[in-house]
Amino acid sequence: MGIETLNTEEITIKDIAKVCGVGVSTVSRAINNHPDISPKTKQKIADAIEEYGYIPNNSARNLRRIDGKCIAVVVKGVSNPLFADAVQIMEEEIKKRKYSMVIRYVNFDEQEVDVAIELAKEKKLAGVVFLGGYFVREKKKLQKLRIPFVLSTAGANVDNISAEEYSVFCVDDEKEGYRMTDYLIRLGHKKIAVLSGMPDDASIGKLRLKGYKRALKEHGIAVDEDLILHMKRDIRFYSMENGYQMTQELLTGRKEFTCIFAFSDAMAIGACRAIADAGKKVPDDYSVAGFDGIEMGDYYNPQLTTIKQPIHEIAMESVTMLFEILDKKSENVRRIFSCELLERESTRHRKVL
Amino acid sequence: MGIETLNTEEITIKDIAKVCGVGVSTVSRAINNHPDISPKTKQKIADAIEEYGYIPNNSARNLRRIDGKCIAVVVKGVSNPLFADAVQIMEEEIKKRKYSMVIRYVNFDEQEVDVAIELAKEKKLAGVVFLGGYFVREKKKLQKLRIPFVLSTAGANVDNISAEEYSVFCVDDEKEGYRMTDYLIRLGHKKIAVLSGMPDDASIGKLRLKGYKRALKEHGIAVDEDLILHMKRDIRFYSMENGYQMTQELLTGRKEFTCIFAFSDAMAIGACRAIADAGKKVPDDYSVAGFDGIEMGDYYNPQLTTIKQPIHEIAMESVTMLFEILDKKSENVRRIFSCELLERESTRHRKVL
DNA sequence: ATTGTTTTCTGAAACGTTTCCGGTAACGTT
DNA sequence: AACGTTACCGGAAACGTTTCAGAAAACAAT
Repeated sequence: MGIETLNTEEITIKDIAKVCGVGVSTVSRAINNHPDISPKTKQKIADAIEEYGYIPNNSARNLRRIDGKCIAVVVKGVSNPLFADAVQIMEEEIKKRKYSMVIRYVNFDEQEVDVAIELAKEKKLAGVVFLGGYFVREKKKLQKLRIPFVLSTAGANVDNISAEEYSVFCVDDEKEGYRMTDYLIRLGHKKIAVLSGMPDDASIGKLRLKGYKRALKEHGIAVDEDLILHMKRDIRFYSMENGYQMTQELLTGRKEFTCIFAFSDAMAIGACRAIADAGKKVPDDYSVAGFDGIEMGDYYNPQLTTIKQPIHEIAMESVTMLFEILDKKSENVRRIFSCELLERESTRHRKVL
Repeated sequence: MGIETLNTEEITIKDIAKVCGVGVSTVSRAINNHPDISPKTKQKIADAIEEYGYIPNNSARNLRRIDGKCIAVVVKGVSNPLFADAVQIMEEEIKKRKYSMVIRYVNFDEQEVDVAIELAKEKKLAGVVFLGGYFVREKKKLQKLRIPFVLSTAGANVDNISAEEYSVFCVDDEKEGYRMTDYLIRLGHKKIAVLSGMPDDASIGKLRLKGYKRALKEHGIAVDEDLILHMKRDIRFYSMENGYQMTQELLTGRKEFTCIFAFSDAMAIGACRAIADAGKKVPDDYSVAGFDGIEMGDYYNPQLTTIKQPIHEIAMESVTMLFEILDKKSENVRRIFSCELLERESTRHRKVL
């Protein structure tokens, strides 16, 4: 059915134009929902596109377009299950708006902003979502990134990320760190070890730690720096493996502790494994608490006590807001999401001696 | 240092050419390691590129290039931890060869081949890796995909994927299904429930099931179809949730069983959770075995007995071979990788009544 | 009929590369 | 000195699309 005289290898916008008896620019306008077009021709073009299975070449589009319809998601930390969820949601939202998404994972020692700048050069991006990055002393670089961006699950109260300068979507890490520590103390724990971030962590890890210390202080418990472990640089950060190693150190050390507060669920799981390998039990011998609220926490044995971040909402809001900024419908905003403390099996009242 | 008279917004190949006093095509040749160029000018150009931080625009390259230096990875099944590992390795290998990678996840009800074809239209791909797909009755479509491709972790013995027609990298699912079942039987289990694939599964699930049945038969155990569960369509397949649901059905049903063989580690973990929620214990009350050998299996409580797929090698080989095919250095090959049965805590000898 | 206004469309110029084809320079050989 | 060969290089044409400036058509108002 229809005109079958097209035997070209790949069918282009020109073919569609020819078939419809219109100019190439008309087809373009039809595709991109530009105003200056009659419903009739628009329909005709739509039909032809359907019939011939035409798909616009993305490279050509992005090359010419004034605003590349592509947004980049730069994720700090590969294979973080929390982010995996977020990325998925973002992808859906981005696709829904007919944008394409490019994702890049960066290690702890890479500068996410640099990565974004490079990406912008080679791709022509409309905007960037930074997921889980650290943005201390990055102001200048962020300015070099001329396109709109949002900071998602970035530390909320870090010195340099202030006020309405940027769009930030995250939880109050200090408060949540406090909340969990307070909970653990109320369970009777006094010697609470912490599996925290990088030694020179300047973002979420630092904030959660601040909350931890505040809680101890408020309860009149001295902070013991020996109980604050920092993760190893050479291992994937916030990973099970990292948690495992730190916990092993803890267990073989001479410092007493009854409880571990890990700054990610993955590390908490690593901790549980290390404890089990040492012939001990969670929560009988040690209580273990995590942070994030990943799906695995539900399934793990014991079920993980944790701070559940509303990652779905954070992801959703982040891209929604990015698009509003792109549409000039909105200014920068900062939204702090509150978390939920899930009391589950991995923590319990401290055993009385 | 250097000529600082370039105040253009974005610096292009023309700028580099101008700065170096050479033609644009010379710069292009220098970048792409084409032969006709003297070491001296090549160096000069390299220096200029370095100095000005020039990054070629990818859209323009892909538009013009005869062979798009991009390979697509089409993954059947989102958020499968096994594939996450594989994807990461592939990305490294692809980047190492100066190619870019585009990844697309497809659901069970989407045709991965169609997705690849569409992708090829909009991107100009050099090749495709299909990860974990099903390729029954897809011969014709695969031919429409004019570019080279490899099938990674696709069912090895499926009827239609025969001989040297395609490049296939996978494990022998029938054999491994047999191996695990045989092991479980030797532990004394006779009533082994199976958490298998989709009802109309035509690939790995079907093959593993075949191995399962063969093992039973060889041991003189009758196959009980009621113990063969198929996963739900409306839930992410091979997921913890799916395993959980199936196990719940099993537990609330009236069929007796002493052991569960799940066709993925994730489903096995779901099974463990369901058993725990029912107040039972693994492996005391039920043995549970998985398939895949994901990292989580090491950390889970109990540690999962499973069939460990050499996913790193599979991923590595898959892209290595794809590149060899691209370079015309190699014909299609089929490599079957053998797995390792990890005997761990989630299985044990059947309790005597 | 003329003019103005709005709607719809078109041709051509970009976008930044790669690739083709041919040209010049350098060198060796007679 | 003339020629052939090789090694480098440059100009310009693509690639397939969007965008821009303005043309044509359609309609309305005088």
